[in-house]
Amino acid sequence: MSSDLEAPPAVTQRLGYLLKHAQLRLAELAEPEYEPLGVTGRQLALLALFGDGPGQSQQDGAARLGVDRTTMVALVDELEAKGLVRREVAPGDRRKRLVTLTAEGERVREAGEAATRRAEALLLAPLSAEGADGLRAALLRVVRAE
Amino acid sequence: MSSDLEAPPAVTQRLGYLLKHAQLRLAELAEPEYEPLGVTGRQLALLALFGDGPGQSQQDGAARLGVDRTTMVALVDELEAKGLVRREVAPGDRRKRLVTLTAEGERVREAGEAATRRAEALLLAPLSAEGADGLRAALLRVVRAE
DNA sequence: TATTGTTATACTCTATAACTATA
DNA sequence: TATAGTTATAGAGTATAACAATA
Repeated sequence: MSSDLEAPPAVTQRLGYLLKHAQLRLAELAEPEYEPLGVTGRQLALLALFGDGPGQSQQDGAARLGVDRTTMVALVDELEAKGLVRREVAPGDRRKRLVTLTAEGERVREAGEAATRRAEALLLAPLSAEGADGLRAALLRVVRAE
Repeated sequence: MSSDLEAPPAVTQRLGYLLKHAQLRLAELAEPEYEPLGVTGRQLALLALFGDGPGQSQQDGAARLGVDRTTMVALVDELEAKGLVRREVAPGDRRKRLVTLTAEGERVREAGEAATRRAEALLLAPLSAEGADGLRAALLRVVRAE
């Protein structure tokens, strides 16, 4: 802890370890929730992203997700192959491809958000409601500081 | 947040996203701290692990770190090549290799722990001392629930 | 010239399967 | 038979470089 400098933090108290394993556990809890939808967590995150605002380009999405634009191509390919999104040439700039959800994509996005909430609730189960809110708020502040 | 079910959480409020990006940011902050030591964060975590208790086997380490035993072979190879650890046949069981730190490994481990503390402090800078302690405690509980 | 999307390629990380030696 | 370590190999996931179309 921040006030615990004399006791060398064991490996399991390192933030890097804790963040990694919290993520692994969340993925473990979420997988069975996502499986019936036929999509991965990563794909659902993409649906949430492109379903969020109107017509975002692949590059917009890549920037917001923190991945390379070449990675985004493959990710959108997957969703398009499943019929969950469409690529449309941007009216104002013909280089850009706006990614929009199909009706099916919208349906999966909604089901996926419910599944995500269930998985997160399972992860946060050991915490009080205040503890859970505090965790999310703290992570948000730490990440926003970028 | 747990009491905020009506507002669909944006992508950036998903725990998966927050955990991933907190990790990315920590790695970014830690890299310049680790670089002068000539080791990666992963390697320092290993030094912390094997420097923690007396004579742990590779398999022990793999289990505690949550990686496969084949992965551990490569990780220990790296540290051994740098002269930071030694493999020793376990007295009681000649199949096992106990991993122990060399004097140099111990030196790097100590410097690494200081570097880790500095990087973590940078990551947690946007939080109050209580907020920082709360974050670590919450992650610990969530991970321990496994 | 710069930017968006794309492809080909390579690199990192990790696990699975099969082997050796020990138990 | 089972376990610890090892090796070879393959699979994700991701990035870099080069190219086409468009700005």
